[in-house]
Amino acid sequence: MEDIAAFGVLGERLGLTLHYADVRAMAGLSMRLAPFGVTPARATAVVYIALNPGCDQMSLGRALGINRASTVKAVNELETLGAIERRPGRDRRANALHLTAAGETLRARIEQETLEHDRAAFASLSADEKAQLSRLLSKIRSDSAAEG
Amino acid sequence: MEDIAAFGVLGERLGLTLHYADVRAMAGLSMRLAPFGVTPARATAVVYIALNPGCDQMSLGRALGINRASTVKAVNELETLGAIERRPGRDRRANALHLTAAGETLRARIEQETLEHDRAAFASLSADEKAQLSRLLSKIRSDSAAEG
DNA sequence: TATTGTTATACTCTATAACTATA
DNA sequence: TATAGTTATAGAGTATAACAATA
Repeated sequence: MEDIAAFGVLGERLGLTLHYADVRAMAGLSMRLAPFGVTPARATAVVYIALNPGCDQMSLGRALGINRASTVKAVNELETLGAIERRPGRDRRANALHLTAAGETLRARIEQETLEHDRAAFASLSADEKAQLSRLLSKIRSDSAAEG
Repeated sequence: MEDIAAFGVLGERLGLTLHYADVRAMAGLSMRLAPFGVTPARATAVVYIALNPGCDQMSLGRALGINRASTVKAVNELETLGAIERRPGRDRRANALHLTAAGETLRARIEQETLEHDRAAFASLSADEKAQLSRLLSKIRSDSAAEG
């Protein structure tokens, strides 16, 4: 990727700056997680299930911002990987998602890699700057939901 | 997408906050650009070609951070859309990319929509905060290139 | 009727590998 | 040998639509 200045007027837009920062960060995280057989999207699912054991696929999908069909695919992949399992849910329609023992190990690695990645990716920022960035990003996030 | 707090330890990571802020912003921009037949990625290509008339596909791909094959696909799509054309380049291997008249009109709309989107998406930030965010994001960007 | 999950299908964006032509 | 572009193929991630089972 060339310098953002290559995009002239667009380069002055926060949106493009935000996007390219994210693309780079995600590429770095992808590489870190690859040895464990998961992408950042799947890793996030693992963490969600770990924190919400027994959750159904609808709530996982809602958390990830994806629909039912995409959630099925994500769950299938993690099941094939041996990280999670579908157990009988609160009624006969729903599955209860749980981590397996291997999934627990995976989660620990995911959290470690994610932490290390965060440290490396944002190493150029001071603690104050990180706090500022976090605050500013959260402010955007809570708003853009209202956007049409 | 649920609150980022749903991801526990991960929710404290800047990377996830950054990513979700970007996902939301890009979704909003996608919707704005859809009526014009372009995605944010294609729109960025249009702007690059407008600023670098006669550029070849390699330099466009470098600017977008994608490889040769993906660049061919992007250029094909924009050509089919009637926004750009391939002309003979600096030697018989290279194409010179140029906007058509329709492409110029498209570019004007892209810049307008992108500007409006930026205003809407970052409306909750003051001018000072926007400047801060831009500075912080640029700081990350210039570093994460060195990341493995 | 509404909800949960599934399947089939398709679309976007990306990549790798093998190829042509030109330099 | 190296560069520019192309094509074929594949993979990740998403979506819509139609369906079954259950509530």
